[in-house]
Amino acid sequence: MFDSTRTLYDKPRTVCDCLYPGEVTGKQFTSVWTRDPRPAKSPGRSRDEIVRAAVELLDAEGLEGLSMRKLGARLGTGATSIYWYVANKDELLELAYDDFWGEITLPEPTAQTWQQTVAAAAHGMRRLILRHPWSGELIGRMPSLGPNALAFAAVLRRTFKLAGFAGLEIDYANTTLTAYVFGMTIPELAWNKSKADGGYDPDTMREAVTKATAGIPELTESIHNSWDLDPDQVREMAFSFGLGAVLDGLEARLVT
Amino acid sequence: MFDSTRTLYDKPRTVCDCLYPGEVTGKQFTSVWTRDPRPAKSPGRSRDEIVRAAVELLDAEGLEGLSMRKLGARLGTGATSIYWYVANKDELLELAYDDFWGEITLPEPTAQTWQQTVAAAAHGMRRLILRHPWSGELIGRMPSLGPNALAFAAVLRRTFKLAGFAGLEIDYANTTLTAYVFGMTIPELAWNKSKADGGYDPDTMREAVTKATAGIPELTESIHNSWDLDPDQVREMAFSFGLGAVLDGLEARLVT
DNA sequence: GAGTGGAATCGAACACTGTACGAGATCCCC
DNA sequence: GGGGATCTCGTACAGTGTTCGATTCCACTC
Repeated sequence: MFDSTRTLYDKPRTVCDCLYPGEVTGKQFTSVWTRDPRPAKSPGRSRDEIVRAAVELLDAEGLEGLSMRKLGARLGTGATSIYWYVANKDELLELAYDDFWGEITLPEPTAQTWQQTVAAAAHGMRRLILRHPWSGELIGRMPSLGPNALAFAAVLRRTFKLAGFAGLEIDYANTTLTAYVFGMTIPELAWNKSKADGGYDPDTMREAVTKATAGIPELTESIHNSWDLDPDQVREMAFSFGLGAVLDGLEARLVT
Repeated sequence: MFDSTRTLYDKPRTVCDCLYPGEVTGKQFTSVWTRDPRPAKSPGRSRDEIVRAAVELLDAEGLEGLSMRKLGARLGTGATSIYWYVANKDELLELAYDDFWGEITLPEPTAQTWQQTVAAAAHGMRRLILRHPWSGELIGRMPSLGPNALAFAAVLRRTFKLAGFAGLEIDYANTTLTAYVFGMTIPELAWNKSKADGGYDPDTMREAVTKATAGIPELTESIHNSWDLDPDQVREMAFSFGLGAVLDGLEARLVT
């Protein structure tokens, strides 16, 4: 089943590739999830351990702070040893990304309205993303086909189905909700990143924004409105406001 | 006003920095938009020209395909010449990102319901992002403080204000809409990227997804539902569905 | 215990990245 | 023509992901 003489780099081939070996240069869709993993025999170093260390490094230093050499150092091994367990950095990121999804608490659709269940899931997603900011940069880069991401998607889908959606609209509703959460949270990350990179100084930051929006009355008014409020609190309120709107809109589509 | 003996790398300093020059090592919030640009005297090479070339390169080869050396080659100059006009690559990306925003057609809030105006803007945003997929990877990385992005935000805000929203809710509504569009579109980019990187083969892709979702009945059902439909069309329909839901939800918040 | 073969590690090397630096070129104005 | 500002760019440095081949390690059989 598992041919150990092949390295991880031998991508699986289509029938076509086998018929015309060497001639066909086209690559094809490839993901960690479409390939059998290395068997983790040894008790010591394993794929899981590597992924865990990668996530730690990502949390600590962000996406651009993760390098194979640093990761190797953290694991106490050479950088290139990692390539025995993982085909390349992108696939390591796929694994880390799914590990991220594994951290979410699956909503329990019992003894609650579907709105409550979905709202809880939404807040959970937001908190999770904010806790692992690097995830936001991966969302637009790789489809999430890992088991943890899929498990979460399945639970959420079931919730919408139980709510009464049918056919394609189950998935439409599901996608709508996650889209809202992603779209609301990802730009937050950009701000947090700017704060972190620049060594947060509220005054200079405020000054920068004021300068940028000067001359646009619509926006100076906007800034004035929330001038004395805690930014984090405003974001929380905005999130809840939009979430309520999305849920109401979905419900309206349910009744008809 | 513009001191030419300073290079672009001398970040603007706070009063504090000036009092204790050299001792203060802390950075601070910095963006292209908070600093005076190089005056574009020369008729030939200019900042705009560089940004335009960068966007072309980004469109052609994606975010990871843009390197200063390649950009220099495209401009017919040395790579490091670019640094005369731009402090570093991140700021070049900020400029490219705002150039991206400049491409959007500002909605005209006349002779239409606010829903129609907003829907038009949403579809415009989605098309724009899909046309420049690299934008999706920047959204979570840098706040958009450029004039074009702000102009668009201002117009959209005015639309919500005219619709009847008041106070902070103007911005909440505005954020909710853009969040939905971003969140719906960004994961699309991930799929398109996988398709492009892998040399699109619908069968292997389908096989991969089938394999990944096997064992999760919720998701196999989901896939089965849209099995024979054109993925692009499904995404369009999903986008319109969710957009309608968001608009309805916002309207509900307006009446009360 | 010796031998063997696969599992796993890793050092060296390659091509590439962003960018700091400083020497040179080019231009315009007096 | 002199001089100062503007602009170009070759070189270099530290860092990146990844390949390759040699080396070590370990469990197993004879």
